[in-house]
Amino acid sequence: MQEEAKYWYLHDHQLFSVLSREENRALCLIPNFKTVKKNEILYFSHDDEQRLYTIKSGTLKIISVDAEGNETVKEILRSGDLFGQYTFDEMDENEDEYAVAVSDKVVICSFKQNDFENIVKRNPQLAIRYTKLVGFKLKRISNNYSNLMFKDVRTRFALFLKDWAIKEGNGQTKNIVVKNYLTHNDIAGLICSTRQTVTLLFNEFKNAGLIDYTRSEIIVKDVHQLA
Amino acid sequence: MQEEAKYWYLHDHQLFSVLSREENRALCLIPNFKTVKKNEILYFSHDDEQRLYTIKSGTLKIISVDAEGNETVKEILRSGDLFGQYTFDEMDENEDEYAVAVSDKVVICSFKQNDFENIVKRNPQLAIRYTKLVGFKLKRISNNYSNLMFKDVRTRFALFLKDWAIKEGNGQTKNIVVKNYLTHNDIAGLICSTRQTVTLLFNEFKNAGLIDYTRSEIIVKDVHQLA
DNA sequence: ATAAAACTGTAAGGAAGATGACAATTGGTG
DNA sequence: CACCAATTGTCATCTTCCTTACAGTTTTAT
Repeated sequence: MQEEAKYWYLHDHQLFSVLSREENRALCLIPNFKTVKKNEILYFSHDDEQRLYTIKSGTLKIISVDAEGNETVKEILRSGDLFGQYTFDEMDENEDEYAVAVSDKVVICSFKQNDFENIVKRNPQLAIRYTKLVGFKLKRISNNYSNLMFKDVRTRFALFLKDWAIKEGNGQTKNIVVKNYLTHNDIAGLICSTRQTVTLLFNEFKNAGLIDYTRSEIIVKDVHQLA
Repeated sequence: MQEEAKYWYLHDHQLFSVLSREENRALCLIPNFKTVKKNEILYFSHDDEQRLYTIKSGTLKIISVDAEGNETVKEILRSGDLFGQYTFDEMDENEDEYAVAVSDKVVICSFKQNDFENIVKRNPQLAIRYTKLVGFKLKRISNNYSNLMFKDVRTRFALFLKDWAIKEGNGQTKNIVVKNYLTHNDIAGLICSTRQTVTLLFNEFKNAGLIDYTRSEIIVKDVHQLA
C-alpha cells in the first residue's frame, strides 16, 4: 500500500481520525499492513510480540481453541474492528486463538502493544477515543451474552440472524443477501446450541417465509420481522 | 472525610495511583464523596449529570430493572470497583439501574463524566490505566458469561459460591464466613436459574459437607473443593 | 473422476431444569 | 408481642432442547 493510502486509512478510522495529519504521518511509520487471503489463518495469540490489530477491509472470524482441542467461532469482525491485545494486558496462556479470513482479501494493520501504548501516552485525545472503543466493545459483549442467557434458542437464533444481516447489510433492512460463510456448527457455537437445532431453525425460518436460504447464501427478507 | 484522607484513598486506588501528589490534589477538588447506609438506594442511571463512581469501602449490589419491571441483581461490587458511566458513552435510555448498599456503610466517590474525561486528557498515563481496568472488566465479564453458558446449573452455582467466597475471604481459602445478604432469588438471577433450584442446591451442598449454611450466613469449608 | 471428508437433514428418546402450587419459617414493624 | 410480608423448603408435572443415530448432499483432495 502507498504511504498516502495508509494515511487515509488511518485518517478514516474512528480511532485514529483525531490525530492531525502530522501525527498520523508519524504513526504511519509504525504500523504493519498485511493482506490475508480467504481461508488463510492468522495466528496472533502466541506471537513473540504482543500486537493489536485493526481491520482495514474484509471480514475475519476469530476461532478459539479450548484445552480439549475443540474449536469454536468466537466473533465475526469487520472493517474498523479491533482485535488482539487491545486491552493492554497480558495474553492468557491457556487460551489459544487465531483468526481466519472469510472474505477474499482481508487487509489488516497491526501495532506492537508497546508502540501503541506510547502513542496513546502522547495523545490524550486518542486515549479517550480508545477508551470509548473498548468500553463500547464491553457493552456490546455483555448485551450479547445477556441475550444468550435469558432467551430460548429460537430467539437467540433470530437475534443472531438479525445482527448478522444488519452488519452485512450496509444500512439496508430488506432483502439483505448474506454470504453463508459459517457452518451450522459455527452458528451453533455462537448462539450456544447444537448443530441439529440450527439446521432445524434454518428450515423453520425458511418455511415461515422469513428468509430465503440455500447453502451458499441467506436472504433476510426483512430485518425487523426477526426477533 | 478530611482532605488528606481523600488524597490517600485516591492514591491507593489502582486507577489513580499513577497521578503525582500534586495532580491528585487537583483531582481531589472535583470528586464527590458520599456515604450510603445499608439498604439505602443510590440511583445513578437517570441522573441529570452522567457520573462514574468508585467504591472506597463497603459492598454494593447493582439492580437492573427491565421493561416489565422485573428486578434482578446484576453485579456485586466491592472496594475499588468502578460503576456508572465508566465507558464514557451515553446511557441506554430503556435500561434502568440502581445500586443498593449491602454492608453497613458504603463510601463512594463520584466524578462527572466530563470532568473525568478532561482529567484523562491531561494525563494519558491515567488513560492507559483506565483502559486496562475496562479491559480487565471486559475479560472478567466474558469469562463469567462463558461459564454461565457452557456449564450446567450445579457447576454455575459452585463457581458462583467459589467466587463469592474468594472475594469476601480476604485471601483465606478455608472456613470463609460469607454474610448472606442475597436471597435465593438474587442468586438465581446471577447464575441464571430459578429460586427453587438454588434452594435445592444450597441444601445439596450442605448435605455434601461443602458448606455450613444458615439463613444469615454461609461458611465455605474449603474454596478449592467447590467447582 | 472418484473417493474421502465435511456439511446438512430428519427423527426418536431422554434428561436437566423450569413452572406452578403450597406449606413452613423468619424477620420486620406497628 | 403478634401479625404480615418476604423468604425458604419440597414436590409433581411439563417443556425445551440436547443426544444419539443415520442418511443424503456438497466440497475438497488426489
